[in-house]
Amino acid sequence: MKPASIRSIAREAGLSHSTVSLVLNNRGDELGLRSETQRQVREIAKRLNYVRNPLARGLAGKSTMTIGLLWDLAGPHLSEGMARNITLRTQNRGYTTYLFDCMSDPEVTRRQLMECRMRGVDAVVLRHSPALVMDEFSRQLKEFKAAVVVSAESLSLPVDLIQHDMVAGYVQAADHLANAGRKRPAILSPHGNISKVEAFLGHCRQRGMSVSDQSAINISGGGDPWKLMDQAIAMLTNQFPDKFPFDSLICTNDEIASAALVWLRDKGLLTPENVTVIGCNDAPFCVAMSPPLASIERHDEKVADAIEELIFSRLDDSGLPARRRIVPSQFIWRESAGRRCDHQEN
Amino acid sequence: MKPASIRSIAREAGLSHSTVSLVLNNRGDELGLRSETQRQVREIAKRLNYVRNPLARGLAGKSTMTIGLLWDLAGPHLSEGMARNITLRTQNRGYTTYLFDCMSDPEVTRRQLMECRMRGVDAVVLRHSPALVMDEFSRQLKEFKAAVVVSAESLSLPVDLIQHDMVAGYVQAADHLANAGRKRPAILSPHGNISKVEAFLGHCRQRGMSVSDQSAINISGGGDPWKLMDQAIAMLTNQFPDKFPFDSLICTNDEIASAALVWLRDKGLLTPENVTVIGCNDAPFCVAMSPPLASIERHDEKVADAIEELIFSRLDDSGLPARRRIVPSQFIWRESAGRRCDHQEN
DNA sequence: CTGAAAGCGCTTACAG
DNA sequence: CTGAAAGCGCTTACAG
Repeated sequence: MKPASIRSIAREAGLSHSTVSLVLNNRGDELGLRSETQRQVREIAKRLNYVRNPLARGLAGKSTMTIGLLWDLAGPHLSEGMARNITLRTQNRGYTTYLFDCMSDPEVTRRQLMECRMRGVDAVVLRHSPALVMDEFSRQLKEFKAAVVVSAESLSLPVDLIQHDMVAGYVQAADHLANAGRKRPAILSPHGNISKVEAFLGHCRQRGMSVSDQSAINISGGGDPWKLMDQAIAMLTNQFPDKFPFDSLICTNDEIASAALVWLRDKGLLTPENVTVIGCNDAPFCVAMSPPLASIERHDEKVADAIEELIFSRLDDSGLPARRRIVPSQFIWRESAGRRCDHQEN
Repeated sequence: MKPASIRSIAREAGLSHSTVSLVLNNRGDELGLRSETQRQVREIAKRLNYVRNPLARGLAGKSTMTIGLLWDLAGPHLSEGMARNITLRTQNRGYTTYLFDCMSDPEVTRRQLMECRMRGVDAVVLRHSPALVMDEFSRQLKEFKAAVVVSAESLSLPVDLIQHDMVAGYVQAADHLANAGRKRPAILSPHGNISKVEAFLGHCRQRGMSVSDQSAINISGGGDPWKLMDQAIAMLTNQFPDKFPFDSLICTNDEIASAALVWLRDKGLLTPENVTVIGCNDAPFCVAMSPPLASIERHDEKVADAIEELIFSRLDDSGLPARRRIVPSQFIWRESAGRRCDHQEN
């Protein structure tokens, strides 16, 4: 059976379909339509289970009530929860979400933004990654009523921006290690995490620790945690066949850190006594490692909150200036990080 | 700037817009349009970066090139990877994905299916959960050109169905435990996993193990792994203040299992010597636990493959009968499960 | 071989 | 206060 249309309501009510449309868009009072007429229209609409056709509405130039989410779903930033966090928030407001895996590919991203445009999407959320030259995209983004870019770095763009500052937690971790008297830090990360690596090692150096070229241990491979763990082990084994010259190791995700924990143990090194280990993302399993794995909490829900706020405030008021929100990550101490210093709190 | 339309192409080519539409829908040859005309239309379309408006196309009754994905994104079935697995597969075929969090709520699900209908979605994928009475939905599902239901149980429905058989792995696990000489199994799970609990304990009993009412340990709480871990610990502590009367414990996810591992250790019990532990979902961190955590692999990519196959084959040929695919889970042996028996292979 | 016309369901000036 | 008309971009009989 065909869904009810504005015409079927009009027929039932003995009105023209334009009157029905006006009422259903809450413009009845503004145009001074009799309140009895309005009540009746709404009642019939409800009785007929009327839902307006978003395709037709969009074609007529009005909102399609949709949000486009462009994210590198396999990315190193554990996008997992994000799709849910955002979908839930937007669907609570009556919007529907398009999910795109932009794969950090500029060409794919461009095409998907065009797709969003053609589909009359009200707002887009775009996860930035270094591969995307944003200047080029900001023009495209401005075609939407609202657009939010989520980035790890501090970009300067004429659109609403959320800086998901992962570096913050690494700096806190470096501070902790300095306070705990560690001297020789290393960081184990997949290629392409330059900003974290530099921030961490830079801060370690600043705090008087001994940092060398060797301190940055790179592993290759994409977002697949299984592969990353294998390659982390392989890299460590290959690079440090005899002595492991560091007293602290931080890893850019918890899986890699857990693999490192095993590797160190097999090598006869104690954590945290000989080498402290810190992960990143604060996955639930951290507390169950032996020893419990210190980590860096991303605060993804805060990012989702900020996305929601930025998008819907702008859909409400298109005159707002470009805004910026910062969501810092946070070091979470656990035993694997070594002695806890008194002035630390989480 | 406005995107190119079929009219702008027609103007450029000196044709009527209907001719352009025909060519662009590859009906040129069928209608015997001059090939030179066709070539020219396509060339202009490309030059103008023409992308057809899916809203208009949908309104005119043709495919909108969209797929609706309804899933309980917080659900106990670790939906995380699924959204990506499916999005990637559909977008490779030129389709765009709507993501809905149906929250296992019948009312929400019903509304979202209606939403899909209004949006002219070509196909829907619906994750079944016990709260959804499917008979009621199968009518709604038949309104779509293609619909796939993914369920843990074996449903009988007149639509394409994927049975993601999680029980299979539990049965294999029970077999393993029997072969390893274990006598007193327990299963730790959130409420609502009755089918797994019954299948596991039933099979244990069949294999001669000693199963009592106590063997099923229930914990409350939703899909949040943090809370589940806390509650698992609380429940174990509360229920077994003195002696833990089992020699094997299987858990319905790896996080719970990792918490149990810690609880047992704190209690002075050795894994696997005193109590074997088995998780579920085969998360990457399993290999890094001490001892390495046996688990049950879900084979989510196989589910995604089956979804892709079922949907697109039906969009190609609507005459196909209702089909059924089974994707069984699989027990993955690791040390926490105790002695490995010779005839086992993974 | 090609174009004029109607229609998909909705919105919004505009005319009464 | 309310209706007839045009338009959003596309598709498809139908008439030449």
